Amino acid sequence: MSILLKNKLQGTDWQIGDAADFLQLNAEESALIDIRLSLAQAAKQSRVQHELSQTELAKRMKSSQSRIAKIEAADPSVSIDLMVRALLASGAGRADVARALR
Amino acid sequence: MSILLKNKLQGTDWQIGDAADFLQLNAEESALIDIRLSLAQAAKQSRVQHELSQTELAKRMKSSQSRIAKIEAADPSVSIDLMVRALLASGAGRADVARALR
DNA sequence: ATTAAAAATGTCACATTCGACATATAATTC
DNA sequence: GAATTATATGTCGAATGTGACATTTTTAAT
Repeated sequence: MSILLKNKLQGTDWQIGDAADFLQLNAEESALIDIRLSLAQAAKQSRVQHELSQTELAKRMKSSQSRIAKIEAADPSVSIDLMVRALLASGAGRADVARALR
Repeated sequence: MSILLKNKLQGTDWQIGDAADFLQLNAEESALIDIRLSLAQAAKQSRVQHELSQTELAKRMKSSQSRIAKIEAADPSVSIDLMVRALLASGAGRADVARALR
C-alpha cells in the first residue's frame, strides 16, 4: 500500500514524494538530478569495490578527500564531469558509466 | 587493410591514429574525451531528429546559439553537464544519454 | 573506552565554464 | 546570385566549479 493511500486512510494531510516532487522540477530538471544521483552512487560503489579510500582516490585524480566526499553525496557544487572523472579514476570504464545511467 | 600496415608497406614514416594517440593521453583521459565526443554527437543527432535549430534549442535551455554550436563541436570550453542538458532539452531521455555512451 | 582511520561539512581564493554578443562562413530558397 | 536562414568561431565579464584547508563526525579496531 502506498504512503499516499495510507495517509488518506489515516486522514493525515501530508504525503511523501521524492526530491523532484518536492522542489517542483520539470522533467528535464529531475532527469538531470536523477543522473547526478546515479553517477554519485556509481562513483562510490566503484571506489569501494576497488578498495580505495577517498583520500587515495583523491590523490589519483589530483583532487582532495573533501571533493570526493562531495562527489559521492551528489553535492550541488560538483559537476557531472567530476563525477565521471572519479568513476574513471577508480577503475571504471566507459561502459560502466553508461551502465550507471541505465 | 589498416593505414598503419599500408604505411609500412609503402615505407612512409608516419601513421594516422586518433586524437588520444596524438596527444599521448592515458586511458582515463582518452575515455573522457571519447565520452565527450559521443555526447556531442548524440546532442546534435537528437536536436536534428527533433527538427530544432540551434537557436530554438538555445532558447529552450536559456542558452545561446553559439553555445549549442560549441556543444556539438565538443569544444573544450563546454562541460559534460551542458552536453547532457542539451540532450535532455532536445527531447532525449535518461536512457538516450546512457545509449549515447554505449 | 581510546585511539586511529575514514568520511563528512564549511569556507575561500583561484580556475573553468557560462551566456551574450559580434562577426564570419555555409547552406537554403527565391 | 541576392537574400535569408543556419551554423561556426572568437572574445569577455559574470557565474559556477575547483582543490585545499580546517574542523567535525562517523566508523573500525583494540
